[in-house]
Amino acid sequence: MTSRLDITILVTTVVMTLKQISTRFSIAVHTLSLIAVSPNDCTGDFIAGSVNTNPVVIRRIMGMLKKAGLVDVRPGVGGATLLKDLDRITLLDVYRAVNVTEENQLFRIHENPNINCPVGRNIEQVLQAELKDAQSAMEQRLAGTTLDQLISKFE
Amino acid sequence: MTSRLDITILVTTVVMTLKQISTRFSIAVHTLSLIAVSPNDCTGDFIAGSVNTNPVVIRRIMGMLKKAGLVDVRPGVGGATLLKDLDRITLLDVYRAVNVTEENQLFRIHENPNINCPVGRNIEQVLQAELKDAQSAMEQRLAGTTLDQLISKFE
DNA sequence: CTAAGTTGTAACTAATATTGTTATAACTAA
DNA sequence: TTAGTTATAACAATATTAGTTACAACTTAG
Repeated sequence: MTSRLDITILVTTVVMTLKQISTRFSIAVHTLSLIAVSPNDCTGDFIAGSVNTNPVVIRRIMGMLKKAGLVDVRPGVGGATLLKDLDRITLLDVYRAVNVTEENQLFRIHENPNINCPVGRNIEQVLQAELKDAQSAMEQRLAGTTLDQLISKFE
Repeated sequence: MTSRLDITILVTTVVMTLKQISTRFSIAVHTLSLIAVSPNDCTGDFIAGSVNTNPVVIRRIMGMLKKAGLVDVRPGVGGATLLKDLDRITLLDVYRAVNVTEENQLFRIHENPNINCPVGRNIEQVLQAELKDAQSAMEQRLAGTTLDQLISKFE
């Protein structure tokens, strides 16, 4: 006669990470702060050395800041200058400069719900309004801080 | 004698799209609303039909809502029930249930800046505080709406 | 007890975003 | 003319999302 007991214990840990807002934003803030603090010789290489990344990453972000009218970058000679006063540049300005999204929508809503269902028929419009407000609350907080204020907190 | 004129016009359009917050969130809101409105026969297939997606997508999200203590899902028999009253479930509860991130940080900040630079030395701490506030403003807005309020806006 | 329907979940794919990298053309001033 | 720089294309590695198929485990009706 044989007797047998099998016990299997399986522990599975699933780590999911939400895609967060790109470091482009924080790098852009870093870059603008550096241009403000060290107006001379702010080349892509110099900034990359402070941010600790590749110069091309900086130049890509500089291109966005340039397109947003925040900086002037001089090809050839190098270096960048701010086109607006520090107390006229808010974190929201920078956020918008580097987060090029269609419609600037932070939240996505699933598409084509079933309109034969009372929930499917209404969810998009009702939820859209709520999420717009939530995004707006975040952005208004960003708009409340200027680079001037930010830099004044450096030690 | 040859005369030659070359004109090249190159127009490049670069469309960048920021990764937005996953549709998991809106699908989860949809799902919970549906369970509230149609408490009977709310199986994964039924919900998927209303959301217009694959049932596995729904079951994955249901698993997260279950883990967050918002719903009870019965294996085998099927169907889900809400574990909290509609006026006690906020959009923030749902958001947190499906956006499993380390530290729940919406914003990322670039790592290892150069500490020999006054900007690199300070940027992380100073910016972190600002972004935390901005994220908090968004979340508090989400916390201000319950599923009860949301559903009452359906026509 | 069996059959039908369901949940739970693994595994895979396609599409897309991010970040870093190399390479090269074009530009500017000494 | 030369050295240093910006602008940008191209590519790789990595990661997330959303959809899909497949299958084991579960529950209840009959």
